[in-house]
Amino acid sequence: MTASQEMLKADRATDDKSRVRLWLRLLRASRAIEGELRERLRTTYNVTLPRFDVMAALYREPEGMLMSQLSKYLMVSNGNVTGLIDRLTTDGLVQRTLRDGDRRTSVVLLTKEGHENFEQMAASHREWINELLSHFSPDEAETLADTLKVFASDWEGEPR
Amino acid sequence: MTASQEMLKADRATDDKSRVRLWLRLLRASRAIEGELRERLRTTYNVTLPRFDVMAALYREPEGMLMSQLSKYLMVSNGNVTGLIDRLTTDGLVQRTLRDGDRRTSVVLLTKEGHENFEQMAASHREWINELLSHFSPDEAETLADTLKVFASDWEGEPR
DNA sequence: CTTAGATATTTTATGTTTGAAATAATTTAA
DNA sequence: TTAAATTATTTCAAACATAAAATATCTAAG
Repeated sequence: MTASQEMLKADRATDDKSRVRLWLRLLRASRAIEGELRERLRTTYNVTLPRFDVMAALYREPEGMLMSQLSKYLMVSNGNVTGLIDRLTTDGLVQRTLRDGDRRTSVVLLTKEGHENFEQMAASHREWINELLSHFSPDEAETLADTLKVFASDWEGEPR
Repeated sequence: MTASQEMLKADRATDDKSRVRLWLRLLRASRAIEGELRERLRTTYNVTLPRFDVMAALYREPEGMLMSQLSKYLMVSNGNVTGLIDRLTTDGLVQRTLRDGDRRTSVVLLTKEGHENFEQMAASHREWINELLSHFSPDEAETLADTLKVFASDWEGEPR
């Protein structure tokens, strides 16, 4: 075996460990935070995390979003979105409208109630995140966020 | 308002944005990776991600784990573990044993089939992670993993 | 115009997940 | 020892999630 081959093998081995470790840490961190936010949303506002996520997405888009846009943005399946929107509609927080001449699509947007409802929850949500991520200084947070940006640019669009 | 009060307010506002942004990036990154791993496990080995996670946990503990240990380690609810272990048991990949004098507990461990089965999947899994995280050099990965360590030490044990 | 293909959404079947309540077994304290 | 509290797990109902198939609509080639 040549020196460069040994080098390659050693590098690969190092990669293996450090990247796998990174992934496990990333997963643990996000599960821990997600679990805590889920719990607080439930006890404080009696809302589930997926519902909050949908409302957050719609809040950013006053014109509304297509089902397929929601699905891609939230990275969940199409059928999943249908069920979530059904339930949110039943509860009067969201509504489907037909706006284009395209009868295949339905534009989803927050109702007035949903809008007001969300603004309250969003304020708490923001505070909780600051609390839960208080280990990171603003600078650290900024740097870390930039580091994780690669995923957004890289795969975000890829179909599932 | 005093200068220091203004300062505080400005700092808080910065925190707000950077930490929330960090959380959203963290969440997107882990969802993207998780989704890709889920897909590959399904198409390649016809196994779901939660099942893989359970088997990975058990693989690390040849002596087996209690249901409650699994629940805490994987950060999922108790009832969830019961269902997963039920199905894995049906498929012959996992078995429950009664080992202590405590008849409340059941020690879960991989069967021989489950063990062999997992080793194959784990190798692919490791490769996939290296591919998906190839944007990070080993050093970057190491550093990032250390940065995210705080969560492990901080909350990991907290009850849900 | 008609139909083949593409697109958007819903439906279906199965599996995962949660939180709460129920069950069962152990431990502690009176 | 016995009752109360604690611990470990399971059961349950509802919500969430996925992938694949079905439905409905639109677009475009001929």
